[in-house]
Amino acid sequence: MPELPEVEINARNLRRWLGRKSFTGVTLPPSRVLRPAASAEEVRARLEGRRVQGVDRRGKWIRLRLDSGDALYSHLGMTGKWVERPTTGAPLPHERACLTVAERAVCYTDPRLFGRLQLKGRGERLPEWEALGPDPLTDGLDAALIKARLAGKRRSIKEVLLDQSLFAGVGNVQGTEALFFARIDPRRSAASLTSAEVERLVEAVGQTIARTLEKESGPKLVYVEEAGAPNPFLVYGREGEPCPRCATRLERIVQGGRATVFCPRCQAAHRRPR
DNA sequence: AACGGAACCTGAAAGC
DNA sequence: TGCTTTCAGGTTCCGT
Repeated sequence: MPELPEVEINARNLRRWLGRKSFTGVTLPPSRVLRPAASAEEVRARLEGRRVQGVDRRGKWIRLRLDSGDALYSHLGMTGKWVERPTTGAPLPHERACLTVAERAVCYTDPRLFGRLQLKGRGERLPEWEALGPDPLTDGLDAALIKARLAGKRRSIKEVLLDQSLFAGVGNVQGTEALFFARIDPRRSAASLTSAEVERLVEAVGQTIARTLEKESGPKLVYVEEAGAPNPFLVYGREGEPCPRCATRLERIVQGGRATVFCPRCQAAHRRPR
């Protein structure tokens, strides 16, 4: 599902498809994706004829800056995706928005409707965007700063990794993989990590994101976790399989309602808190 | 304030 | 085979 790497691929595609072109048509079928829902006709009117000046990404959010000064924010939720198709073609399943440029339609599809589209005017802010912490890919993570912000957090490091105000763009998959790379027990309290461990974790977050992005990069957007595709991850979704490092059987636990897979040996908490 | 859990959704996969 | 149940995660909301 869309975490930082997938959102980044979506943003790159949007840049490629929409850059310097004007919207000749805008379709916004009613759905809860558009917020607020009642604004559909106004949003359509404000988008029509506009040109995209830039596509930004922070964490799991995408922002299309328009020549009018407006900005269209897009969050992909669990199943959102921007795709391109000919304007003459049939609508794709679960199409929630379509931006037409020349002979192509750039459409947002989202079966489960967890995603979101929101238009903001010049000078208006989206609180969720403002609340995002540093983005591991574009800003990089400062280990000392992270260490300070983990102090006093009693929740597990796995749960805290999903906090977008601390690690913008990290989701369940990247968080799970990063902890494996860093050899940290996901059950450890966030505050208990040593400076060396936070440094390893910061490094690992960068590594797993870069690694996933590499697999997805190419002419086509490939969601690496798509159904039917082979699992590209080292531990995520591999409970019961041997650890790729030490062959110990990988375990699955639930933290904050989310599954975590880890190696009970490589990620053992033998290095006690301090 | 911080935490846990439910809710929001649908499709794929697993279970029976 | 085909029906039923479970699971999947990002975010928000609500109760403790």
